[in-house]
Amino acid sequence: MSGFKSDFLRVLDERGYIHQCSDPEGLDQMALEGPITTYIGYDCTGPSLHVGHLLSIMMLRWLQKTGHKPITLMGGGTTRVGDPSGKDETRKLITYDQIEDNKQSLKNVFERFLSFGEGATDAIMPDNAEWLAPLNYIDFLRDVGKHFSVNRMLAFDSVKMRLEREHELSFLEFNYMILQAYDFVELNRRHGCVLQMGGSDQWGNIINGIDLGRRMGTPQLYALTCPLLTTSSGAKMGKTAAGAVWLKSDMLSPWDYWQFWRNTEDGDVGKFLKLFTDMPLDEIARLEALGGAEINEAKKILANEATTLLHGREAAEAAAETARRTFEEGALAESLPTVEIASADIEAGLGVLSAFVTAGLAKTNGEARRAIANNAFKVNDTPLTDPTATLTSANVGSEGVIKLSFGRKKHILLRPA
RNA sequence: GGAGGGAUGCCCGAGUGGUUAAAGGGGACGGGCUGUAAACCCGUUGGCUUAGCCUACGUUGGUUCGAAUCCAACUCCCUCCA
Repeated sequence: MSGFKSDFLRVLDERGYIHQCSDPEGLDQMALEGPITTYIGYDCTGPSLHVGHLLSIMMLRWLQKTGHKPITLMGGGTTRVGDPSGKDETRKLITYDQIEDNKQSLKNVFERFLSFGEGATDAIMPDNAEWLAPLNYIDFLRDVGKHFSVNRMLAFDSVKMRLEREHELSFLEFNYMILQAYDFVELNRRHGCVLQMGGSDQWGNIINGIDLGRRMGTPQLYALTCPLLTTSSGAKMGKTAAGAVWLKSDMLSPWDYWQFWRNTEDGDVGKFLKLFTDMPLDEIARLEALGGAEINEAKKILANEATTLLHGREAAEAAAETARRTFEEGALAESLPTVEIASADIEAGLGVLSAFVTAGLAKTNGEARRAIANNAFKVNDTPLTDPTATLTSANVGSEGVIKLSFGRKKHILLRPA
């Protein structure tokens, strides 16, 4: 599927964002003729987006860069129902207050990647609660519900999976796809939106929207999905030691975010550079061709570029410098994550077990003991073998900190204060 | 409404009275090898004041010297019949 004439689809295609498209030629033609308005919906189920969402945000970024208008739709309404796609079990209902908090918390991430405003190609961020919340049940059933065939809904993957596995699917969740379909129609009426993008798991939901649009008299609508990302070794993308790779700096520091990209598998470097940075393709091709240990240079560039997009150039450079000193020189970098402890504790002698627990490198004393047995802890780069040892002011180095390490990659500085 | 099957640690899944904090696998984490990679090999994977103690096999009671294992009631899930 190549030979696109519009900048938008050509870029998306070249960089590997396209998984499925409902009508590539038609959409290409439309993008060629003028700005198209496109939306992606985001759940408000959590307080932060994670790297899994990043792919779709990057699609909107390229959309805007190639002269079109992005809509980031906040699912303030649909989150009240819950999307059953790809889930075995009903998710716990979350309260309206939580949804509102989450929504507020998500907003600033989009502003890092897109330019919002009133202009023709400026991004906007509506909330589907605006039109879903005031709906009248009977009217909605008559206007929208009549267009849906239950027979057909039962055939959709999200529903079929639950039925086949004999897992519960509540009527509430069963309605999700109807609401999402209606969103598309409503966004077309309000903003002239003609394209919905999303992850490949959203294909069915998006197609439903297109069908509903046809029945309710919108112009032709389009669907475009990106692949679900896995690493070359097949693992789901976006997990680190600490859990999900969050896009909010108070949930995952720029340093950890940089490290996440730095630790990319060799086979993924080129793919990730294309998907998660703005770098020109010829430059990426050059980096991708690096062999052996040289590919580490490409990983650093990936980490720098990706971190710059989210947290800014300064944070990215700081992380790169910290990494250089820590891993390449084996020196103590003062910019490593730091945990403050009371000076009095150090003067009294702090047990190493609780020191590592305080630093967050172990969850419990037992876990700390096991780590010591596994040879995984270091104090000031010296392996720790005695679980009964204590840290005293003698361990505080000239920089005024004690360096605790778990494995080779996780380091925390303890600073008495 | 009737008959039967099931609920085990992060997940899957063995275990049907005692050496069971619970086989095996997956995942995760650590060590080795390396390039802060992959693959591979090894180890760890309930808590604590760790040669000991405490809590745990859907919930609550009971039998027993002793229960994940037996009994009763309850909750939830599934299958067949109505």
